[in-house]
Order: sequence, then structure tokens, then C-alpha cells
Amino acid sequence: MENKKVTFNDIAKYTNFSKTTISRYFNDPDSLTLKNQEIIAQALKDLNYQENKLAKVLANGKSEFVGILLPNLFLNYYSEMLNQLLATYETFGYKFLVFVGTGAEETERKYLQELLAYKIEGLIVLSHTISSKELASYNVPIVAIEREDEYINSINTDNYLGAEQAANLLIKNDCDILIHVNSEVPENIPSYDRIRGFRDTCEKQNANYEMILTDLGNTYNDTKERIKEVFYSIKDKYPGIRKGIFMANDTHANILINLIMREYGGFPDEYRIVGFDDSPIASEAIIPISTVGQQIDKIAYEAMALLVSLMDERKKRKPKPQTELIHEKIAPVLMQRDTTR
Amino acid sequence: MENKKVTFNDIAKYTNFSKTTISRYFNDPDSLTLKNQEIIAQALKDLNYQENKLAKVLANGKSEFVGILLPNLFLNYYSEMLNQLLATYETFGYKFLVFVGTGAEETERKYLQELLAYKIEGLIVLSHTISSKELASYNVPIVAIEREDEYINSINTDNYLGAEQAANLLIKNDCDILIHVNSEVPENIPSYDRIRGFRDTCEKQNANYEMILTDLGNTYNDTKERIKEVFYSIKDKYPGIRKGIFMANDTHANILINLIMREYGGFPDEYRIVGFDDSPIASEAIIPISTVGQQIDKIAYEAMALLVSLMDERKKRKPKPQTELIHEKIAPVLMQRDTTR
DNA sequence: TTGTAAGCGTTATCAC
DNA sequence: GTGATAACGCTTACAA
Repeated sequence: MENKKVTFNDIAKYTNFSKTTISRYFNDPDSLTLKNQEIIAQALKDLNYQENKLAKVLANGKSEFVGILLPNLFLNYYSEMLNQLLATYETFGYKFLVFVGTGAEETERKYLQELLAYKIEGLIVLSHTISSKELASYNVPIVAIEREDEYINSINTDNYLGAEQAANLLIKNDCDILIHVNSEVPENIPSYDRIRGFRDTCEKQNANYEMILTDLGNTYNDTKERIKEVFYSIKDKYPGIRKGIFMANDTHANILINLIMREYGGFPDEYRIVGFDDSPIASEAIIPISTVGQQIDKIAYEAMALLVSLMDERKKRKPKPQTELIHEKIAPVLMQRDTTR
Repeated sequence: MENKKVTFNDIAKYTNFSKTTISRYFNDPDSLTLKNQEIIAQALKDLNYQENKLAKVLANGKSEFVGILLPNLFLNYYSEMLNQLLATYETFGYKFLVFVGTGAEETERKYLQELLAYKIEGLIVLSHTISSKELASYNVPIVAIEREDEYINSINTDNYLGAEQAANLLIKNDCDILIHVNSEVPENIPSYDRIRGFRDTCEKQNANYEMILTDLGNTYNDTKERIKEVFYSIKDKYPGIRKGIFMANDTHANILINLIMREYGGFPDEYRIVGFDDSPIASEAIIPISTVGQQIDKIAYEAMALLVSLMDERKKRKPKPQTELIHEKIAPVLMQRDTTR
């Protein structure tokens, strides 16, 4: 019954105004007399009007859509980032069209086409499948987060600083040997700075250190096995001295701690551990884990703020093309918990 | 330079066809000769055409949008559900417009209006702020997941069966006393069946049991404190006998296990624990947790399948109004790990 | 197999 | 302050 949609036309007839006036009621109400505003407001209720933003978009070209391309959602980092991104709706008003990649390049390109077909005004990419060079070619404002970003803007955690903080904390804990366990991260992605930062700091502080950069597997159980091997090799190699271990993330740190707890029936003074991310597992682990906390809320906000400024520029009559890429870094926050003193 | 958008009109002129023919090329290519298809395909490339689905939607009324309303994303259950929902794009082709609620009714109603303004064809609700009665009044196909669903369709885990499985597993483990720890869940939401199922099973099997239904706090630390109290009261009340404890979810189970490990320096034979959800914490905990696994992938798929059938019905010339609500239940899968034998 | 022309529900431009 | 009228880019009868 109430299924026929009410349009500006219906309202215009009902109120004896023109479509134009109805449109103005929404976009510039003050240009109408107060009385007429009320008349229209009443008509809207009487007819149970439901606005149609798609028609609006077609007419004025502003979709208020932002696309989000994610690699997955089972890593807490991505789901929390999505959460914070979506939360910016309250401040910026942009609606989000979100796709989760499969890792297959063709598939993600298809997603990108869908996004473009829906006239997104901007794009946030966390997925790393499509090169920044190709992304840049689509000629839509883009901000990348924690991925290769040579040809596009980006907001990232200051990974270098984070690694520095971790190394310094371990040094302050009087560790005799500092160890960083990570996979073989490519040099062109932001998190490679965790490796650089750790190494540089150890060198600068003249600390004994070892880098264990090796394949850590792709599934949880796989990773567990790899880390188990790493653990026993460390245990054998450095018996009796204090080992400060900087793990690549909290999940890895948690696995290591479980191994230690089971081996020693407790957490011996001989170990100090720092993770990365401050994901829930860090606080929910049996021994709450010291970690380099990423400020995901801040990253998400800054990414959207930057994107919004780029999108706004495009709406100007004479938009200045972006001349220089922006790569912003957000400082991490060191969380000292029970795996360090 | 390449900024002026190419439309069907441009292609029509370029190829000396009419707009209609171009449209047909996309929607019913076989109605064109092969040769002409090729001509148009070439023109598309030459002009670098970029389709505009918004215009399409305005013309044919099918937005291919589905709205998703979530309460939050920090609970793994919701982010994983979102993940699986988004993954159905590959099978159903619907795009998702997602909003994360704040718990504030007015705010969520505003989100709903946005969704309707973008002409979503259907809605998936996990958020529980707005009553199903109100939701039903918006006259758009809706499927609810794990929330109050009196007036709308829903797909839920078979919570009753899950609780039954948990209770039976504990009984098979020769527990002397069965305990269910949960908060005071309202009776009209699906997860109340975890309480009913547990109690009924204990009664039927003539097992000793106790229900501990109490406020378990809203923050992690709060919950930790509450569960600590519960743990010590259980420990005091049932010394020396085997306690089978069914926790409301894996996070709660993990907290309890950490408390036990710290109290006893290990996991004594005197305890058996079962969680609910099969969230990552269950497998990542120091003792992998036995749990009632929710089949989130299946739930998401079934929810979309149901929604799609409803949306399809609406597109028919003479749509039958839905006469009877559908409430489907998905069987959970018992995961036996190290907190039971 | 292809074309004409009238929509879809807004906004934008120009008058009055 | 308010109104005509032409876009916006596509689909869909109805013709041919």
C-alpha cells in the first residue's frame, strides 16, 4: 500500500510549490519563508517522504561514498581499523562501501571497478595486492594504510620509532642479548622499519643482538611450529642469560609466552618479551604482554581527514592537482605490562 | 585531461549506434550481432569507458545494495560475521553499505535512514538497539542475526543444541558438579537458549548443577574481576571434586583458565571447561579451549541466501507479501580441545 | 537486430 | 522568494 514512492513532484503538487522549492527546502531552507518551510515540513510528514540520495548523486555528482579495500578481517588489526574507519562517519559523513580482498589480483581489480562504478569519491586501501602505481592511475583520491605506497598517499604507524622503543625497553631491562624475531619482510612496505629500527638501535646502543628473520608460516598452527623451533634454538644458544625478545606482533609474542610458560611452569626472570600492535591477545594472554601499541583510532582518523581534504579539493571549481605525495607517520605508544619490568 | 566522463551517448556517436544499442551491449549482448559487439567493445576501450551504476540504479530501481547494521567490531564474533557477510559478494553480487552502531537509538535510526536513502534492497541487522517491531515497519526485507527477532526473519546458531552439547560433554567427563556461568540474558534474545539448554540437559540427565547468572561487567578488566570472584566461590564451594564449567563465551573461558593456571601452576584434573563461539582466543589460549563452535560462515551465507530470496521476490511483477516469518537455526560444532578429555 | 522517446528523482541555471 | 526547464547517465516500452 505505502509502496509507491513519494517524490518532490508529489510534494510540489500537494503544497502547490514547484519541485525547485522543495529541493531548496532541503539544501537551502533559509531561502524560504518560515511559513513555507512549515508547510513543506508538514507535507513531508503527511506523505511520508523518503529521500533518494541516488537521484541526488546523479544530479550533483557527489556520492559521499568512500571505498575501503581490505586484505582480510580475521587479523584484529584490520577489523579494528575498519571499525575506526567506519566510526569516522560521525565526523565526516562519508558512507563506506567495503570489500575484502582475496589476494587474487584480478578479483581485487574487479572490486575496484565496482567501487568506481558506484562513483566513490575516494579510496582507502589496506589490501596490498594491487601496486600503488596502478592504483594511482585510476585517478581517484587514495590513502594507503600499512602497505606499499610509492605512488600514493599514506598514513602509517611510525614503525621505526616503535622498534626503537621496544629495543630501548629491553636494554633498560638489562637484557644480555636482544633478539628480533620476524619474517622476511620486503623492504618497500612500512613494517620493514620494525627491522631497521631494531637493528639501528642495537647498533647505536652497542647492545648484543641477533636478528632471526625467517618464514613464520601462514596459518596459526604453522606459525606455532615455526616459533617453537625458534624458541628452542634461542633457549639452547643463550642459556642462563637474560634474553630480550622483540616479536613482530602480539600473536607471535603470545605463542612464545605460552611456550615459555609450559616449558618452565611460569615466566622466568631470564626472559623479557615485547610484542607489537596492542591487540586484545596482548592483554588477554596469561601474562599480559608488553607491546608497542598502534594508535589505530588515530591512524583511521588521520587517513580519513587526509582523504577528505583531497576530495574537497576536487570539488572546487579549479582543483589544484596534488603535486606532492603525503606520507604521514603516527607515533606508537609503548605499553609496559608483565613481560618486562 | 581524461577527466570528462564518457557516456553511452559518446559511445553511440562514436559507433553510429543508438544509446539503446549500447545499453543492450551490457544487458543483453546476444541480441546484437557478433560484429557489432566487437565494434562496441573496441569503442569502449578507445574511449576508456567507465560504467556508472548509480545512473543504472536510478533507471531500473535495483541498487544491488545491502545494508549491514552492527553493534561493534571489537568482538571477534561481529568482525568475523562481517567478514563472512562481505565474502558472499562473490556468490550473490550484492554490495554492502556498513554501519557500526553506537548503542544510541537515535544514531542508529539515522544510519537506517541513510541506508534507506541509498535505496538498499535489503538489510542485515546484528545491532540490537532498534526493536524488531520498528525495523519491520520500514518495509524492506530484513534478516536478523543473534538478536531479538519477534517481527523479523532471522538466522541464529542453535544455542539450545550448543548448550546441550556442552553439558553432555561435561557429563561424559565424569564431572561431579556442572556449572554454567553467564550474565542475566533477557529471555527474548537467542542466546538465552544457552541457559535453557544447559539447565534442561542437566535436569534430564539427573546431573548435579548450578546456574551462576550474574552481572559479568562491561569492560575486559571488569569481567576479569567478576570472574575471579566467581572462580574463588566455586573453588571454595566444591573442593576436591570434579567441576565441569560451561562459560558463556571463549573470552570468559580464557579468563577462567588463566586464573586456574595461576592458582595451581597448571591445569588440574579437577576442572573441565567448555566455552562458546570458537573465537581465536579459544585456540590461542595457553591451554586450547574446548568450545561450542559457531559456524559463522554458514550463518552469514544462510542469512544472505534468505535475504536474496526475499529481495528477488520483491522484484517480481506481482510479489507475494511474506506471510510467515522465517527463523532458521544453524547447528553449532563441538570443538574438543585440551580443557576437556 | 536496431532506434525513438519517455522516464527514474534529483539539482542547476536562469528567469521573474 | 519562487518557478520553468534542462541536465545527470542510464533503462525500457514501443516501433520499425
